[in-house]
Amino acid sequence: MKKIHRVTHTHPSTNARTGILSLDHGEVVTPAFMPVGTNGTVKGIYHEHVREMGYNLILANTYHLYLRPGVEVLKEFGGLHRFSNWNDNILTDSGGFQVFSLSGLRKIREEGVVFQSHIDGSRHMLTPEKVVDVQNVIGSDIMMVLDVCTAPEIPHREAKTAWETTRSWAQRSYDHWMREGGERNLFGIVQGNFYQDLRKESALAISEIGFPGIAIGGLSVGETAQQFADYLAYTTQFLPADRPRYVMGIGTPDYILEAVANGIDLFDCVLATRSARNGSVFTDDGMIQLKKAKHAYSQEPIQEGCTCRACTQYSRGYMRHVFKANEMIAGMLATEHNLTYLHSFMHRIRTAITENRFPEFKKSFLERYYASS
RNA sequence: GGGGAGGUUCCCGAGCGGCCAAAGGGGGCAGACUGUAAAUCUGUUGGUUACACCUUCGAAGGUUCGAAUCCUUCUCUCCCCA
Repeated sequence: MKKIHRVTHTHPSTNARTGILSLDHGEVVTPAFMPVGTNGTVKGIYHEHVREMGYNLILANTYHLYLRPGVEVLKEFGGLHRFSNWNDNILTDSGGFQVFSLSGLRKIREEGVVFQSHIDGSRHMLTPEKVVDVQNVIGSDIMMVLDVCTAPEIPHREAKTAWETTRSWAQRSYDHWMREGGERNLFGIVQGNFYQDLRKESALAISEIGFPGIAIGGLSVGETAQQFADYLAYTTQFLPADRPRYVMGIGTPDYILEAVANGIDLFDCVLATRSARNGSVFTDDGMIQLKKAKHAYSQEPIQEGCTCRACTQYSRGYMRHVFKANEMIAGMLATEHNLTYLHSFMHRIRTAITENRFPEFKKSFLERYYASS
């Protein structure tokens, strides 16, 4: 089994840890947040700015890229790195989440999932093998297996069936990946909904297959924060410590802290970029909505000390103005802010872990973060 | 001075006898967004002792069972010609 993650420090009384993830396009310090660029571009910001902030691992999406521009175009360009001129690492999600979020347009079978394209309605079949093939064409530094993500509060029977499909697909993905040469990395995904027996079984089974990294899926799909924390902690205890752990789909500071406390190394989330476009930005005092009238006369930056353009060059008042005026720059500046904020937040976390004061950092950060809400 | 158009709830603007506390925008307020069908979506926006009542459509009178809607006078705004 490939060993791609080296733990450099573990906090003595929690599971929080720092490490280095070695990938084909460079080393990634962990714990790390990954910006989401579904279509091969992080919405509202230049690749070079994402890179300048310090990010060297972003997400793209197999389902979306498969539908558009399509495998042939990607092949012609020699993969997504060259096509999009992003020369650092790329992790691609498999489309498993789209099985969940576009549930009206799909049918899951043992062999794979039949989708109806959200773009033109055309029908497509995605199988675990095909998804690996597409990701090989994309050239993903980390590929994800096709999985079945489920909503909270479904019956145990349904959750079990979904997990069993996920399990079978995971094995098929792994076998196919190896058969194709086992290039770069393929991560397995733990499912099991919100049932302990299924979560445990899933964590153990996925760990056993031999993936170079393990993801926890099926969280942050509408459950409560408590459920999230409970199931995250419960699941993680069954995962091997020597491999990178990735919690899919989280991205608020409080959720990130919870994940890090449980020894998670990677996470991604659309919230930072989507909310930014909708006018919400991260601060140490919680998220604020820039469009509100109360910011009209504020000459303060969004976040004191932040190094992004919005914070070093403009005020909250101006940011509110450009949002109200519907200027494109508004979403772009806010996107840059949120990504800058999270990058520096991750740096603060890593430092706190290294200096053995992670729990104190977490506590004091959250006190302030929740104080205003 | 002559002719014309008009004053509607925070703003713009529909309504032109009952189904109007009054369409639709904007603005305000509140909320949502977490492996992106999202630079998006939802709710709310006269007052109360609220499934009912009260006050409101420039002002005052009037017609009518009933008026933002019809009539009279007043007032203000805008446009055209002198």
